[in-house]
Amino acid sequence: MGRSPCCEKEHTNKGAWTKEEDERLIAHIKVHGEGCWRSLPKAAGLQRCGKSCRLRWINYLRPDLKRGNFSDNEDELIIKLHSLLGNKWSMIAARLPGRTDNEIKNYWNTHIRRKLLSRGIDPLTHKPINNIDNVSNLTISFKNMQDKSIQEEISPIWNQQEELLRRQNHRCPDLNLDLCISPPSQDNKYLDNINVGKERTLMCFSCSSAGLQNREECQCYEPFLSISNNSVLVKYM
DNA sequence: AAAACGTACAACCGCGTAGAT
DNA sequence: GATCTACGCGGTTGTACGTTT
Repeated sequence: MGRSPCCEKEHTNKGAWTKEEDERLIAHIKVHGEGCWRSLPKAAGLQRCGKSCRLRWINYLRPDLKRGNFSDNEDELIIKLHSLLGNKWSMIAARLPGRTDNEIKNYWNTHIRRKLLSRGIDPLTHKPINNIDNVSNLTISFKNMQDKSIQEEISPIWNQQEELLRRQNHRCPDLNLDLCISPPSQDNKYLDNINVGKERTLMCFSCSSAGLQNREECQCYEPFLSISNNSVLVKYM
């Protein structure tokens, strides 16, 4: 049995919203609040799909939207968050007050992608285009951790790795998940410190999920994850 | 002036998922 | 556990507007 349509398409308007439709939607949400998008159009006297109402409100009509050009700080923050989260636009938007996922997605595709390309950086991998074979690193330090929201992103990955390690009869350390992100480290001493004695595993996200036990089995180009006592090192191979 | 082309962004579509039944 | 429903997300499309030829 197929999925039923979210609305009666033959009775709904499509395309650009009129001023009157905007006003009706705003007035209805002011009185009744957000939510129950399916029943909202009828209640508000709109011939629109509930999804369309939701999108219009979230992306355009919400009073807390910032609008206007992105600042340089916002640009850099988006780039950093994208390097960490990928195309998780809603997660990125959650860290930019007044900006929507749709707005950031559009801005990425029209501005930032080109900006990175002009810097010689691959917008997908965040690696130098002419240096694709080099290993680059992103170190996620467990020290001086502050950003709880980043912690929420990292902890599932961490938990996944921990579960795998448990299955491999590794001892589970006491986790301090008060995470923060540090810039890519070029400090060889630091890397040596991980590589000598403290490094516990090295595998890519996808292949470790699939149950592969060592990186030699991994033929893909996913980032590798290395867990030490006080940090996680992500290596882009 | 106007046609062709490029850009920006609002809006749509389909899918995944969580919660309800 | 199976099915249904609504919501939210990310990819894609449509189109208005600006620029170039």
